[in-house]
Amino acid sequence: MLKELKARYKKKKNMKAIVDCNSFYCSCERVFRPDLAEKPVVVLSNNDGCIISISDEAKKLGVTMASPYFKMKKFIAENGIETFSSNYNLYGDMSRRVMDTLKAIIGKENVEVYSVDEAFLCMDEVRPEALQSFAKHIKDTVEQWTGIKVSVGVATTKVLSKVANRLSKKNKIATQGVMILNTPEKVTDALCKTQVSDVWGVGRKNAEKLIKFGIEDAYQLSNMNEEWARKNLGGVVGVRLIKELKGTPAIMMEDELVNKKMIASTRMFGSPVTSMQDIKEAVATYTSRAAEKLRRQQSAAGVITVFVVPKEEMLAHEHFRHGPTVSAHVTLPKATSITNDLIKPAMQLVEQIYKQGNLYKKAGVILSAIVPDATIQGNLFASEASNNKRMLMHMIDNINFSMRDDALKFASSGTERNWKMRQELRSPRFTSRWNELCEVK
DNA sequence: TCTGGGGTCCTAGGACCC
DNA sequence: TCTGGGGTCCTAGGACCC
Repeated sequence: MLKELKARYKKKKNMKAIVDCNSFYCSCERVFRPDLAEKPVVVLSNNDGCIISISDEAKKLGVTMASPYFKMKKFIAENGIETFSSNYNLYGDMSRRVMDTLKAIIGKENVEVYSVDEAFLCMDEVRPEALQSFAKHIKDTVEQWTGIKVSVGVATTKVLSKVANRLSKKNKIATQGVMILNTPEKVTDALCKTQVSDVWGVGRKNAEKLIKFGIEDAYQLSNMNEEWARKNLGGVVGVRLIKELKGTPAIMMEDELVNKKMIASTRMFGSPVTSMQDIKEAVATYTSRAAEKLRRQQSAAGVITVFVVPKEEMLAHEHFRHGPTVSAHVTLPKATSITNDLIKPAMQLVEQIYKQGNLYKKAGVILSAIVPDATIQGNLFASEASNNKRMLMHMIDNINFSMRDDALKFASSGTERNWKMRQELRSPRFTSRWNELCEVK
């Protein structure tokens, strides 16, 4: 058994890396505010609702992830923590720079962008003895080219590379932000230092369950067999997880740019909304945004769902939960990506679910049953009008892309925007707006 | 007063068919 | 009067991720 394991590590092919940006949103803010380099920083979610990115310094002060801002406001002020509303234009742009850097280093085909601040790399071409220095090279280059600090974890499977990454982050000085698990001993050691709740793929529910079984760290979990996992850990999902922990790849590298199967646009309102008109405006705006995403991947949607969430009273001691969602959907006669053809049914759905007298705190649109857009080439048999509509859509997308802030809107989106979210502490969009460029004095 | 906004995958169970 | 068993497809909802 051990021999087998050793042999596998000796071959050392199939190594994967995860590159993960440190406190990504905070780091983005700091790139343009060097004065904040060593200072505690946090970034808030949309609507300034809760804290979603925390610098190490703020972490040390005791700020925790996902805590509601209104509860932390006083503490933040008292401790001089710098606070930003989220600025997704900036983060999206910085993300692209980081990913482009990775692609330049190791080749586009070896990069799987996993989220805005993470990418898996296929390390097959890297010689085993060079893994450490190569990983360090990646880290240093990204930092030099973009100003964003990253951590790198390398192992035979995605789950193990996440384990490595997490430990390198926790111990930045000793590891220099890089950890390679290339021997059975190193893997065992890393697993012993990882609690089950910190394993990628184990959420709150399963962590509680595992602890009841007496399984507390990742090493114990890795020793469970697959049949046990099938029964007790969510079927095939659990089986994959155990395999990965044992060092057998079960979650493969994926090709980039898989089209979305569902596209949503939803927001909390800045303050609760009662009028149907306001909800319609919001839903029309979300529909436009979702349709843009749809066209960007050259798809059309066959089903549109609209939902609203009424505001509900909650007792002070209650654990936060979302209220009951009220939704309705309709199957369109023909899949479409034309904003107008989506807004019309969306408005009817709003009328279906809206109740006079209710206070609403959130609404959203979900497009599903997504198929490739058959009319994308300009259909010879389609009416001229529908081809013209497509041209119009292209123009709107292009103008909005260059000017941003939805320079062109559909009339139904309204101009008052009583429902618009709060965003009081946003930093300038340094990299995507000419009039907000960094000023050098 | 005030708790984000996306996504994915899987399973169970109902409807339907032969 | 009797009312099986197996397959497929779809949907809602759960769990998880960042």
